[in-house]
Amino acid sequence: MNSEPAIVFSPLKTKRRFEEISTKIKELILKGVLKTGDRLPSETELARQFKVGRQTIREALRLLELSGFITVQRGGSGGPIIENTIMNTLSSSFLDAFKYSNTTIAELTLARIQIETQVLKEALKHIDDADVRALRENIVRAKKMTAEGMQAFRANIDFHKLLAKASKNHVFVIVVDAIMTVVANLLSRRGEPSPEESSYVTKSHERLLDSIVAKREQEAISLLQAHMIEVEKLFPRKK
Amino acid sequence: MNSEPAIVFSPLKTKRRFEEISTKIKELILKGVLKTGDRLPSETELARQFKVGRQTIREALRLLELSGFITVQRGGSGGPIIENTIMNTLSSSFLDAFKYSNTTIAELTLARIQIETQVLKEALKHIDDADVRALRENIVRAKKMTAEGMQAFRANIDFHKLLAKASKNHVFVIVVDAIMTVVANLLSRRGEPSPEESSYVTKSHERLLDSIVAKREQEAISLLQAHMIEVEKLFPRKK
DNA sequence: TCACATTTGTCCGTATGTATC
DNA sequence: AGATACATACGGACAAATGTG
Repeated sequence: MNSEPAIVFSPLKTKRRFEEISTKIKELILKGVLKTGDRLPSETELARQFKVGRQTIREALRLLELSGFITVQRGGSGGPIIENTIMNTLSSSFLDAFKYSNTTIAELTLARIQIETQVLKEALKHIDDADVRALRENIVRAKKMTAEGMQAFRANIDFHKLLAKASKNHVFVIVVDAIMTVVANLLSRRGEPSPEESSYVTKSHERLLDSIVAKREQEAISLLQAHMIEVEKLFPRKK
Repeated sequence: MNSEPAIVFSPLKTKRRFEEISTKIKELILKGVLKTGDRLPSETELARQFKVGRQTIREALRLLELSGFITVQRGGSGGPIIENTIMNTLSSSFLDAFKYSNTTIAELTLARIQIETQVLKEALKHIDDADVRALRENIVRAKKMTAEGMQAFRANIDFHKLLAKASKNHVFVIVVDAIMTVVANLLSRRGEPSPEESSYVTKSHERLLDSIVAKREQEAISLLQAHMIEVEKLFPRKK
């Protein structure tokens, strides 16, 4: 009767030991039993406790490392440490997906305009003094860097992340972070933006921040959208 | 003069062999030299070619596997195969980030409303016959499943992914896919949605699709937003 | 159905590199 | 600077899984 059987059961691919160990430790971290900064036992000790070989432990640690739950330090008093680097792994996954799907610059800009406009509206509702201070600091830092002839595009990218933070919505923070990683990758790939370009971007941010502080919503939205269209021109043209 | 030295160079943490091998193979895949369905040599053969031990190869394969570039099959004529599972890894990263940041249901719903409304607007511009067909099929499938007393919430989640696809913007496709994974996780965690609930959701989708086909933008937007607010009530309350 | 070959999964022992004290 | 502790890496071996003849 069913031309296509429904997917009821979970994949259940494989029960490899290192996967079980990885998920077990992952659960302990998510439940809060293991907290950031805590040190996991050494590989040999973990192997003893789980009653498996060291190689199995090593592969489990690779999974945890790439999933963004731990980092591993070599040398004396080193070892696996609980550390949240999920945003890094999420961003690089997003970047891979972007590359793999052959997404165009135009699509990226369009999505940025749509999403960040909503983020801006939320930010206008929930922004507080600490946010404004952080944004102002960001601009000062970017200005100082361009004045010294240094690259400021990292700081300029952080501006958008700070704006997302001001929306007080974690989902926006995550999404914007991922998108800005792609933007950063595109910009850094095609050489460095010139100091004039960076300076122009920073000035745009400054005007935008003024509008936000003054609560002029429509003006802020217009500035943001115009800004992103301008930034698109900095991207590599070919492909 | 600089209170805080600028981050100019990349981290350059470690050059572990398995990382180098992993990135090398990753580049070959992204450049198109290795294509989906191609089989990589066996672990022993890879170890011979790269002149490293098998353990190193295995850890490199773990990275590639978790990054979503390959899958590994055991047994005769098995081995590593080029396969794109990036959306899976991206979604699970997003889910981890969601859990780790203690994002609330309210935040998720708000972000969904904001983002999916934009997606809907784009979909209204670019939707074509194939999209409509796929969406109608999705509804038929969901109805059939609820009629047979089966869970239809996977199908109902696919509806939103298909809508994102109709926007013809890959960024939206990626973002919505990630968000819907979180939604699916929240729903499946708190037991299964009852058949009545699933049925209600499917009917909402049907009305929404009618509005889309008729190009009644405002009505479609209203339906979508009301729909998501209703769905929020199905989520687990506590925490 | 059954044996076989291939390949991953796992373990052990050992050596080397690296960071800390 | 030396000792220590740890991850990193190598090689060999066997078990388990899976497709093939």
